[in-house]
Amino acid sequence: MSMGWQDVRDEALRRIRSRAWEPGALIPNEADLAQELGCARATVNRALRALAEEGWLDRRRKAGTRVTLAPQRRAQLAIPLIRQQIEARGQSFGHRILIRTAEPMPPHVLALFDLPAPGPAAMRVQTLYLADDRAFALEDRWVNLDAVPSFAGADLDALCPNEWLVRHAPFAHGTLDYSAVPASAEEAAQLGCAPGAPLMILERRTYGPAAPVTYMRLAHAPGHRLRLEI
Amino acid sequence: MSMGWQDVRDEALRRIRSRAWEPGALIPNEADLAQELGCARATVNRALRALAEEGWLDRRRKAGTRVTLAPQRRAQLAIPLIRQQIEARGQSFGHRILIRTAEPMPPHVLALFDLPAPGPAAMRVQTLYLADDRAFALEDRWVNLDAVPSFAGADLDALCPNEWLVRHAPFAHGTLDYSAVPASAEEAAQLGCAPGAPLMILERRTYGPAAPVTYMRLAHAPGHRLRLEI
DNA sequence: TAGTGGTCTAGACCACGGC
DNA sequence: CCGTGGTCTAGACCACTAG
Repeated sequence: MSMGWQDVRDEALRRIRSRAWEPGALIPNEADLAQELGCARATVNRALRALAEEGWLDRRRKAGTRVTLAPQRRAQLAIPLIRQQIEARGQSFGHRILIRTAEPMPPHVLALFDLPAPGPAAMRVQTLYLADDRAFALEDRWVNLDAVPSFAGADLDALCPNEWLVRHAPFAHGTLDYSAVPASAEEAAQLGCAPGAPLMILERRTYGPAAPVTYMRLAHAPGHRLRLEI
Repeated sequence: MSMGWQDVRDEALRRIRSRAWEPGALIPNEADLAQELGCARATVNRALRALAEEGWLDRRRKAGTRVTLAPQRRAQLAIPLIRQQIEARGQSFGHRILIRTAEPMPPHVLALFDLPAPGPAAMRVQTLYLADDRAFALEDRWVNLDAVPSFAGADLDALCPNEWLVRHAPFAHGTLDYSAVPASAEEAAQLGCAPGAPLMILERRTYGPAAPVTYMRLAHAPGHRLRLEI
C-alpha cells in the first residue's frame, strides 16, 4: 500500500466526488480507514483534517465524520500591495502624495470605528498611485497617531503609505468593503475619467492588537477588476 | 511546561509580533524549539506549519524557517448562495426566470473558456433575484449541456439556477471577477435604477473536473457591498 | 554532503458529546 | 458510559537544497 497523507486525501476526495461517500453520509472512522488503507491513524487524521479545512467534511468527536451537504467553498483573495498589483502587470509603479495634514478623523470614519468624537490624534494622507505614469487609484487615508505615533514623521515620498504601514504597523485584523459608486468631480479629475463614471471603491478598516490603526478609501480608475480564485 | 501546538503557535506569533523574531530573520530550528519549549518536535512542526499556512513564516528544507518579510495576509470570502446572502439580512428570498432558451454560448463567453466556435450545446437562463420582492440582482448564465446534461430538464422555478447547480454539478475550480460598470438600459429596467448607474458586476467561470460548466454574469442592484474579513 | 523541514509510525491519553 | 476525533510523544527515515 504505502499511502502518504496526500494519497489518503486524494482517495477520500475521489470517494466524495464519485458519491461512493454520499453527501451527508457518515464515513468510516479513522481507525478503520487506517487499516483499510494500510497506514497509521495519524496519517488518516492528517488527510481528513485537510479535507475538513477545505470544507469537504464535517468532523465531530463521537459523532464521526460526514460528507458536507452543501460544500461551502471559500474564495481566497491575496491582498497584495498596490506596488505588487501594478508590477505584476508589467507596469512601473509610482505614487504622489497630494495631501498630508494633521486632521482629525471625520464623523463618518469615527462612526465606522465606533469611536466617540473628537477621536484620536490623526493624520490624513491623500495619495495618487500611478501605473506607467497613468492614474491607477486615488487613496484617502486617516491614520490613528495614538496607535502609530511614528507615522507622523514617515518619509512617504520614499515609501508610499500602503507599504509604510505594512512594514511598521503590524495589524491584527480588519475588513475590506468593495462597492461601485459614481466618480466625484475630484476623483474624475485625478483619475482622468468622466464625473459619474463607475468606480470600484475599496474601503479598508485596519485594527491593531488593541486600537484602530487606519481607515482607507481607495478609488480605482475605471476598468479595474478584482479577481478571486476558487 | 506542557505546551500544546496551539500554545507553541501563540508563543511563536508573540515573538513575531513583538519583533523578538525580526522580519526576514531565521528562527531556531524545530529541534531546538522543541527542547526550549519542552515538547516534541512534531508539536513544534504542527505549530510552525500552521503559521506558515497563514503567511507568517517561510519554511524551506535545509534553509530553515524565516519570518515573512511582507506578511501577505489573505482575505477569505465565503461564497454563499444568493438565498443565504438575502436571508442573512432578514429579507425574504425570491427569484423569477426571465429567459430560458437553448442557445449557444456567445463568442465572448467561448473566448473566456478558450473554446473554439461554435462551442458545446448550451442553455441560457436569465434570472432576477428578489429580496423582499425588490430586485436584488440580475443574472445571465450559460450552462454547458455536455458537462451537465440534466440541466436541460431542471425545474428552475422550484430551485434557482444558482442552487440547482451547486447541488447537481460538483465543480473543481473557477474564478470570480468583480467590476464596476454602468447599468445598461435592460439592467436599469430590471433592477429599477437609472441607466448608467454604477453596478457591481460579478462574473463567474466554473469548471468541472474536465470541462467548463457555466459562465455567469450577475449585476447587483445599486448599493451592493462586498465584504471580506482579514 | 550535511542540515533542515516533511512525514510516517505505534502507542498513548484526553476531551467532547451522543446515548 | 464509551466511541470518536484531537493531540502528544519518541523515534525513525526521507526529500530537498544551500553551501
